[in-house]
Amino acid sequence: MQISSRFSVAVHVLSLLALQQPGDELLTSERMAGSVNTNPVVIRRLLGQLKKAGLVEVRPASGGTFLTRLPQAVSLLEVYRAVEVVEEGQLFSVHDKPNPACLVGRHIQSALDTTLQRAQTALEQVLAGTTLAQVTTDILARGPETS
Amino acid sequence: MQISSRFSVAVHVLSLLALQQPGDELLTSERMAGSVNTNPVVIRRLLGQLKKAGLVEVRPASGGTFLTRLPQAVSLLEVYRAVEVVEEGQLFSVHDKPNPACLVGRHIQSALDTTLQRAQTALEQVLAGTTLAQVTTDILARGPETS
DNA sequence: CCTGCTGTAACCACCATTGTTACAATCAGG
DNA sequence: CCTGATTGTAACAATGGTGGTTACAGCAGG
Repeated sequence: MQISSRFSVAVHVLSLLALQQPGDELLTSERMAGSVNTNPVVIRRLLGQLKKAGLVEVRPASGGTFLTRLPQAVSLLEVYRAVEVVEEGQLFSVHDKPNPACLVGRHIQSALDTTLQRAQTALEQVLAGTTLAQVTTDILARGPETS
Repeated sequence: MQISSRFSVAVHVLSLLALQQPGDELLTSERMAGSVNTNPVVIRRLLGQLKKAGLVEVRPASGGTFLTRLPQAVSLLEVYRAVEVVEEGQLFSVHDKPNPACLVGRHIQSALDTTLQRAQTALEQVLAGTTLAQVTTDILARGPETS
């Protein structure tokens, strides 16, 4: 099964925040929802998670939303963790009650664990090595033309 | 969301097949289900996928099931692909209709694509580098004792 | 005080997953 | 050639996460 699009939506939203300029109109959940093409409540739920992770500051009422850090100091791994696409170390699910009376059943979990953990870590290291700034730079580089 | 346990069950089943000896009783779907602790139909469905991928030979009726290759020639990536936990290149799902009228909406997909692809590939390379033989060796090394 | 926004609960439809029953098709061995 | 065990598969249910939607209370700036 696929990893939830919450992650890509989160990066989208954070990119909007990273690119907002002082003079611009405030980025409301409705405006962000318009860019993502979803419902404002979905955005607000997401912002709640990003806020809890300390990545954004949301000022209630008509105060706007802002990054708490420079985009180059935000790794995609932090975003990935913030939106809880998967709990730490649980990307793969392993059948939980193999038969202990069987040699394979007794050890399959521990035999798989190391490899699955390494696979998951490999994925996360790529995310850890990419920053929000790289994403926004890429977006700007692609310019105003429609892709 | 987590990657389906079909994958870990598949490795479990293949380990059973890899460790079966000529003199042993035949490994029926019911016997395998007993070791995995699930329903025989779940095992048969899985064997269907592994068969389609050419990893096992299933002889109908009371014929038994066998690996088509030596365990050291089966990588976990092949198993992962065989059970279709995710379609090729689709581990991450990306929201599909961002607003093209917005700079970020217009380019977020392509800006994310490279990184997500690299992350996914990193995970798959770890699986590609692990063989079924390594898993069974590990199981045997852990010995008859209960973990 | 008003207005517009956020925070959150509640509910929905949808979909993949896993388990289960049922049964036809198949073959090995007697 | 029969029988009995086993596979292949369809059909269905229960579960759980996801994403969308409505509704509304709470908050703050003008």
